Amino acid sequence: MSGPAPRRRALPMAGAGRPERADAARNRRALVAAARELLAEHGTGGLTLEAVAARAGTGVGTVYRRFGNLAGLTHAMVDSQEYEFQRGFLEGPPPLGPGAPPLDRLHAFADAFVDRLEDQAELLAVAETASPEARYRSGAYAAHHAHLVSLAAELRPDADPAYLADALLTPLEAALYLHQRRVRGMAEERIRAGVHEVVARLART
Amino acid sequence: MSGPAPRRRALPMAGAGRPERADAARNRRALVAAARELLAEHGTGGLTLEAVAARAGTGVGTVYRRFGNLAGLTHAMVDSQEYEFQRGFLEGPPPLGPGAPPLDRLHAFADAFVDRLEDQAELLAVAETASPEARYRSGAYAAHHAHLVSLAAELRPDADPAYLADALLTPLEAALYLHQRRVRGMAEERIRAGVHEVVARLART
DNA sequence: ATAATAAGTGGAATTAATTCCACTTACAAG
DNA sequence: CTTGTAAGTGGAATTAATTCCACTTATTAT
Repeated sequence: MSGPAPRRRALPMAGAGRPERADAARNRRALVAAARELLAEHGTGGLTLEAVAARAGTGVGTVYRRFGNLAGLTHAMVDSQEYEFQRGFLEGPPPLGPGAPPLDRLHAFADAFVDRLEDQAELLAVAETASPEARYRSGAYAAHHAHLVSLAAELRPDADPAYLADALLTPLEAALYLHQRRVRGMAEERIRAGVHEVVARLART
Repeated sequence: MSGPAPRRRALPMAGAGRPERADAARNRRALVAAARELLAEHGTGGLTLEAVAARAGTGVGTVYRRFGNLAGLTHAMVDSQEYEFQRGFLEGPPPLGPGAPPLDRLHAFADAFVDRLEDQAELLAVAETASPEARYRSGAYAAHHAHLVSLAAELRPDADPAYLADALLTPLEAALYLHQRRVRGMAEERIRAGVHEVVARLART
């Protein structure tokens, strides 16, 4: 039900199965590049799989073999940022990375997340809503959730860390961010303040 | 960009424009009934607009004139429950309706919401993810948000009530509920407890 | 080198959403 | 009643996602 080939997925499962064939890797890069160009030129509306395939000089079948579906392609498009983000909280410098007190790490996580939203909310929204379960089944969500579970367990061992992690992640949905920015007209800093407030209250010991 | 005809929308804007023509109203009912049957018989996968139209004995064009798109149809399918829910918090008996202290009303709202999710998460998930903005642009979300803004403003006049209302609503997403129930295997009562915990912490004075 | 084979490929076929529009009908005014 | 007309209708046409499969190719072992 997901991408069938072994790719350089974000951190979680790094060097799994045997490497991709050289032509396949080339096509993967060409497809992601084509998708980025189309997005830049025509917005999310211009991002059709046929157009992506045509621009990359492959058939649509190749898009599906590489990415499984539109959700897979959009995830690949945000993958390098996602990779950096995950490195940041898994092994980067504090306060985002290990070493700082858990509450500081939580706030740093929220800040970094809002930065990303401000930068790529549009694309993230496409990735998260490509199918009803796209967001929650993604490797990215799993990684963020696992990270927050571990911080939550340190801060509030009494509470339900799995639920708490979902509750912290959920207001960071890209579609909501877009709605707050564009429809409600909320400024980035107002949303950021709200996120910190939620973090502070949910994490308070 | 939304349904073009004047229907008995949930509470917000009750008896707007001139009434629907009799044949149109008949088709609306037939279509919603057909959609409910198809959902019951074949699950969300069997819910195609062509099948709905065929079962109701109309053309697909009629589905579009009546509901605008799949999101509109699914919203209509949950509309009677939504109507009751809105009556409940707008004018029903306390603690859900007016009369009880705001914090009690908030908890009652959360409880009623979880009841609904347990009952119709599948259909609500289809409605909420029919398009990337489906959830936040829906009249239902607007009504829930407005209600929570007013409670939040009473409880925490210092805070940002609009943000707070989003933060309270967001963990009640149907797709998340389904994920927690089915993938994480969380029991209904565990989720309910988590929701109350979030409400308590975000609303605490 | 060569052959065996697992991996990869392109594009036609299928399925569904959504748009369009020429035709029909309900219904209110005269 | 008749009639004007705004509203409604059905289905063909368009557009896109997704599946399928006969064919090609990179890689590995000999």
